Amino acid sequence: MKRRVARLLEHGIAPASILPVTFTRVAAEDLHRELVSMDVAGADGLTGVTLHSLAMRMLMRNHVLGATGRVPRPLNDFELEPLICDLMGAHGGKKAVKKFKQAYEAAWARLQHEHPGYVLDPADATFQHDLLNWLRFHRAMLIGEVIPQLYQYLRNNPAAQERAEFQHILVDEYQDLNRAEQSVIALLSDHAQVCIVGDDDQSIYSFKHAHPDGIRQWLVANAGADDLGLDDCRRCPTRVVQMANSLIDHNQIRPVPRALVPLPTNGPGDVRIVQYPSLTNEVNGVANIIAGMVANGTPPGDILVLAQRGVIGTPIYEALVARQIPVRSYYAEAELDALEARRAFAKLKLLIDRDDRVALRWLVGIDGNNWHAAGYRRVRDHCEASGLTPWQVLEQIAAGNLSLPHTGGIVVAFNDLVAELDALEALPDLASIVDELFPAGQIATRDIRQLSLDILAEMDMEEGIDGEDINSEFLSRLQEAINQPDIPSEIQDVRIMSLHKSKGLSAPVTIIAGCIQGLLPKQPDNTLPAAQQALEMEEQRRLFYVGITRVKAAPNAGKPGTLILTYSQTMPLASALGAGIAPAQMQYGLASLHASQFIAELGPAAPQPIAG
DNA sequence: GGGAGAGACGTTTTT
DNA sequence: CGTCTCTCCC
Repeated sequence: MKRRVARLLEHGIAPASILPVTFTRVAAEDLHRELVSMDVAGADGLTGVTLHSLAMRMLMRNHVLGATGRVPRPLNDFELEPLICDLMGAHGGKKAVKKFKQAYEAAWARLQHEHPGYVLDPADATFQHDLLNWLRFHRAMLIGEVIPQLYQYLRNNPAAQERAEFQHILVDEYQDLNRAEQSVIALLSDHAQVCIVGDDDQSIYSFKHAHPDGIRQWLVANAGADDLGLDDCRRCPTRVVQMANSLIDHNQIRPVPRALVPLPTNGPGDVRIVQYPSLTNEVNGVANIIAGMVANGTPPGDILVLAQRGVIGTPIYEALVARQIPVRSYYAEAELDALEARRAFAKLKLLIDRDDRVALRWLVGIDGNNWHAAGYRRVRDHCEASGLTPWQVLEQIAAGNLSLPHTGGIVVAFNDLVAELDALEALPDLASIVDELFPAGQIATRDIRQLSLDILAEMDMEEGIDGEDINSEFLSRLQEAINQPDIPSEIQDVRIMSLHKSKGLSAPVTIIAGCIQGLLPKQPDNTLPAAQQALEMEEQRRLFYVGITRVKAAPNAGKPGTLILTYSQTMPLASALGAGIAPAQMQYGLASLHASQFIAELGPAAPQPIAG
């Protein structure tokens, strides 16, 4: 992709008419950095984007806003709670609402509406009606709606300028896109030449409704396209390539069975498989291995630790911190885990935009059981009848000019909120607001404070951001940093993350911890039909395949490429149950564990496991 | 309507 | 283990 973009730029194609789409922001930044480093004229004007950020940008345009009638204000995960409570009364409880919502997003991701004979179940239809009313009233959008909204806009407006904006579109990781995403690409490419890159054997996003068949269908729909196979594995040591080939060969349902071709000059690499008596031993063993490597001169940034659950990754992180090895953990959007962080973040949103109805809904509900759903229902009904905003209605109740039953708790919260917002408004600048909302030394807001300070510093360096824009620019950058955390590929720290997050990265030393049956592969969902379970198992195998092929051999630089797979015989039963790990046996608070079946499937090229 | 307490149930991965 | 649901009671 990088070379193709470089060639287009050299031929004088305008950077703005080239769209390189990548799956994650990491990959987008990687591409951008590499193009700049290649010193191609025009590379500066080129922005690699994720499909998601492109969609947000297009939906924000005035003429698009008018056409869709929807506000692209995505809901954070934590902001879904009051939505769920507001809908649970009419739709059979929280679990039912979550299921309905999941089905709604899945239908859009798969574009089920376009399938001939598709009929919407009446219960789903009423739910969708109520959901959309909630979202319209609160001027917001589900994250899962962002791409479908753009899809609808593009499909219904064949003359839209957006459909002819690009001359060249390049898409990475095509197998990880769902139908809606693939269709958006197709609609954007009316006047463009398209190049897609993907690998069936790395499709690991079925829970996001990825549509890997799209690659083969694309070749049929675009007859005459060049189809180039890339079978040489330039990254991995030869022994790892043999193991990966043996592993993936166990997948029966492969449309195009194919083997990676090892590059002999990469050398065999260094592969170890280690079993420990307990999770504690495994954690310490991994930490000691890393400490030994760092002491012998391996840069910490060369080491990548993959673990599919926080209960395994986090203790390794802490063990490394204790050994004073620079390390970063990339589990979930941790900045907003703590209630105090959510509260402060919601206040910031409301401070910057008093019309942010979602933030207001959240803040007035937070103290109540079920988010004061009953009282809020009355506030909203009154808004809809009178045409007033929620803020105005709450002001009237607070002033005693209006009385609605069951709104006592809401009004108490509203009065507190008004006082706090007034106090924040009186502060001289953003830096003091950040200081007040995320105070120094408060554990719950430590991460979001750091993120905010970094963004403030970054904005100070730039010119041309002034006046009223500062606040909203700050908020949108903070929001983006929380939603899509940076995972830089060049870094000074040991990186610890899930296997999904490791996609697109590579490292001279890769360690996969917790290779146990019941976690990797996870326990199949036995309520599903057998065929479905088989598909799940194959995806788990692809996940492990992605993991082991992160190892990078650079024998000339003294880095042979090291892969270490570890697992343990036992772990505390509570940790296992809490993390959804199905133990082989359980007794006296201890879960007995077995080695992942994938270890044996690595075949004869894999070394014998050793005891650690 | 909403609080307290008992029992059932699901647990992850990402934009 | 934490969250959700159900029941009982005010």
